[in-house]
Amino acid sequence: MEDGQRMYSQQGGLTNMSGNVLPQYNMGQDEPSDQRKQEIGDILQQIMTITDQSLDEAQARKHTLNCHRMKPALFSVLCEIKEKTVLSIRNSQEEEPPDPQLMRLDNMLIAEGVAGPEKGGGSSAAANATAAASGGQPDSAIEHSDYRAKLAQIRQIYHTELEKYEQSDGSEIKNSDYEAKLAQIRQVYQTEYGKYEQACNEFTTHVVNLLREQSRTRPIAPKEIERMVTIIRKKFAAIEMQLKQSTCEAVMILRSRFLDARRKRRNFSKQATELLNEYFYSHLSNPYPSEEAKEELARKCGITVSQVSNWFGNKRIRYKKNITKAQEEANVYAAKSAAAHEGQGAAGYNVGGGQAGMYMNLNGGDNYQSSDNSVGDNVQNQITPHPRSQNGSPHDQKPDDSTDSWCAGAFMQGLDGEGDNYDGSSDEPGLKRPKI
DNA sequence: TTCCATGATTCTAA
DNA sequence: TTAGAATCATGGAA
Repeated sequence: MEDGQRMYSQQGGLTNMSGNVLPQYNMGQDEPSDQRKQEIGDILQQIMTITDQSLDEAQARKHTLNCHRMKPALFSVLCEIKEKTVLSIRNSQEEEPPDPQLMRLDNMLIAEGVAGPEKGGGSSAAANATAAASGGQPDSAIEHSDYRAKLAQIRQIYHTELEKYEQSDGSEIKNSDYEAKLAQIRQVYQTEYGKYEQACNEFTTHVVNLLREQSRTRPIAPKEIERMVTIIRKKFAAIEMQLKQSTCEAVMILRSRFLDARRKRRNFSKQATELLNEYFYSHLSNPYPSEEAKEELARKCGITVSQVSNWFGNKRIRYKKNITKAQEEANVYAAKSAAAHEGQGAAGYNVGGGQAGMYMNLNGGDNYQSSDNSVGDNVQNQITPHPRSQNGSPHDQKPDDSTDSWCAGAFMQGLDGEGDNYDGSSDEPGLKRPKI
């Protein structure tokens, strides 16, 4: 106050809010105290009457004040005083490092593909968030009804989706579903984030303009406006944080459900298992379906190509491990196929729509009665490893009916006395070795 | 509740 | 990248 007092005393009187020239107020010690009290009382009295004045009168006095020759100097001093007192205290509180929580959320959203760098992470978002709503109302930004409604909407969407999956008895979430849901999250997030940024910018602009306007009638330094923008930005950061938290939560729930669904085993339908087994046993000497055959099987079975691959992988290894049981199963499928194609000669099951299966020509099909173990005897002792284990990488292998029999070369020869279906020259996709 | 069958996952080798 | 092998985890029958 010392500087301010000096200004007053040196310039000799100001126009008060009522337009009257105020008596020179001198803090000097040479005036009688009664006189000073009287002058102060006059000033206060005039200030108190301001509220009773009309707008026109106030406007007129505002204009008078703005034009007063001492105004710039007075405001400068007052701004300086504010800077040294209140603002310096705030300043120490504002220089904080970036919020680590917000950074983690940003990282996750970027990693999940919900928020790209172009959308701005925490830092850029904060920079863009030249602020918004609360404007001095403690934490009221979070209470902004529109944003709360939108955040609730995000939650609602995914709770609804979760209920759907639960009601569908845990049916699997396919990759396409996951991606679609993730895209939906991204869309909602980006929409809301855009609105958030817009609101921040609009509100900040509004506040800045307001402060600039007010700076004509009260001492507001540019630095103070900057600080106000920072404060507003912080208030809006709470909204940003909540939006990102909700989005992360939705992504985590979706991912969790997706992984659970993948992990959860579901038996294939009986029909699907039948189709796979038929293919397997009809291509027993080379049970490596091509990509085309896998796709065809997947389509027919209502499963994915990966599941077909898994199935054949498991089937091959388990066939070898328990050849006796597998052989019995082979007999069953052979008998089925024989019955299905009775009177048509050799016509094994073939998903790829190509050549006939191998076991139809053996002894006229008589050997495939379940009581007949002749086939089993053939199978049991003639398992050969996959050519890769004999000759190196399967990448170099070509199907070979005599030396490249997958598991039971002699058995297959016996089954398919007229030549096999596994000739590398075959054009049938289902009979080729899998693409390596 | 136990046991087996089976789909899925992971690791290694080629 | 694929197959083999081992293993995990779950469904379903007994």
